[in-house]
Amino acid sequence: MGGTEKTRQYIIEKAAPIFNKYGYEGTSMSQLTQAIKMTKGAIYGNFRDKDEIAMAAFDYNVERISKLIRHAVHSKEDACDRLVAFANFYLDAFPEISGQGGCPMLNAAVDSDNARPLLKEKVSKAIGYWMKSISGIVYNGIKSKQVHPNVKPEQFASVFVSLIEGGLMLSKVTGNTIHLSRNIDHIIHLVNTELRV
Amino acid sequence: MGGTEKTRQYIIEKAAPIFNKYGYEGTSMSQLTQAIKMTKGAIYGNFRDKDEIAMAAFDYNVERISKLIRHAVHSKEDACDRLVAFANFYLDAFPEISGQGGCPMLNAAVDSDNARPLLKEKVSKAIGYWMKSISGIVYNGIKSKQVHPNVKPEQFASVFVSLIEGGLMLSKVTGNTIHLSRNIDHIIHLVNTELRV
DNA sequence: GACATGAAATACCAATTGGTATATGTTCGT
DNA sequence: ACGAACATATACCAATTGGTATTTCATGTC
Repeated sequence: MGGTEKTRQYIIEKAAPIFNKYGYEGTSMSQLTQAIKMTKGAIYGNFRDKDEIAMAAFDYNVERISKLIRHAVHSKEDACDRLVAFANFYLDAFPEISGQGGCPMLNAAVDSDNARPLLKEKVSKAIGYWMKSISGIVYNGIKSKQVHPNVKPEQFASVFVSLIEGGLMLSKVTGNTIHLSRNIDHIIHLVNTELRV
Repeated sequence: MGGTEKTRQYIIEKAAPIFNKYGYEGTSMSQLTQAIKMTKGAIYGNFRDKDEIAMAAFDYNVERISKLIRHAVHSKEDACDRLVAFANFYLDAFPEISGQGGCPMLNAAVDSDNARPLLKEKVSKAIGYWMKSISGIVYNGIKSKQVHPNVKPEQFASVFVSLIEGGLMLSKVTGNTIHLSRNIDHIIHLVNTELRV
């Protein structure tokens, strides 16, 4: 595939925010044709079925946000600073994330459940990867004596991710950033009182 | 309405878990008729449209879980014990909640966003009520000298709710209760180290 | 026992769903 | 300049969508 790969990518870019906003069932093929400004022939020429577009859209959404996070995190050296930067990223990015329909991870997790096992598996993997990147920072922090050695990295990762996702959900549905803000304050509090040596 | 009210309630009971599992768009009227074992005439005789059933189903799901929580919480007297019982309830109830399609609050929050403003408003109110019941316990705890006076009830409520919802989501999508379990450990840790006098 | 009431069943609707078969361009290497 | 390969568009499909108009039927009342 030469020139096709470009169209395929173009279709994904246009479809991704729609799937994220309206969910799998809430997104129709004709809705996609309008956004893409191409016909169904173009879509079905590049994708087997609706599922394949939804999966590609999910990957795209996750990769997009991951790139931004990596950038924010890599600007710091110290492990604790990295975790704080990670958390603060979500506060800064909240307006954009919210405008794009919310966190793709959370959306897909809820949307895929009970009906889309393939997507669910994908979400599970993506979350596992995400949690590993958090616990990895903590592990490295312990190794380099920046984090207390008795901190449990996986435990921290669960709490960290939940506070972010929960805060995003609460702030999105109530239209008030205060919940996310409070959760990030708590994360910073945790980092400063229980992680940092 | 005499005999009708009973059918209306019956329809809601049958429809509620389906909406919770498959979401608004993922639930079709004919799917409902099969579960209810009645025809569309019966449904549309008791509800204006699909929206009205979805809203009633949401209320039913929330009320159902609220009743269980009230029971668990009221078995304790001390404010801190109540919060721990509140959190532990979700660990005990996880299999059932998971089997019913997940937490109705989280599901509806994600599902309603960007397309169902009326339901979104309902979810927002329900979450506000929930948060108030948490912060209310903390307030009472402060008043009765069971909780440190410098604890901020609303801050705690945000963290509490997020850890529960985030934990439920992570455990449901990965099929592993460890995440929820870790989060509840963290809540208990918080209660014992920062709240309890 | 005729009649009114109203809940539930039947039959139907236009519109839309995801998906496909085919036609039409367009871009290549030769 | 030709033809093959490919990308996109058109036209169409059966099935299903949410919703409605009408009919059936049980019930209680006089």
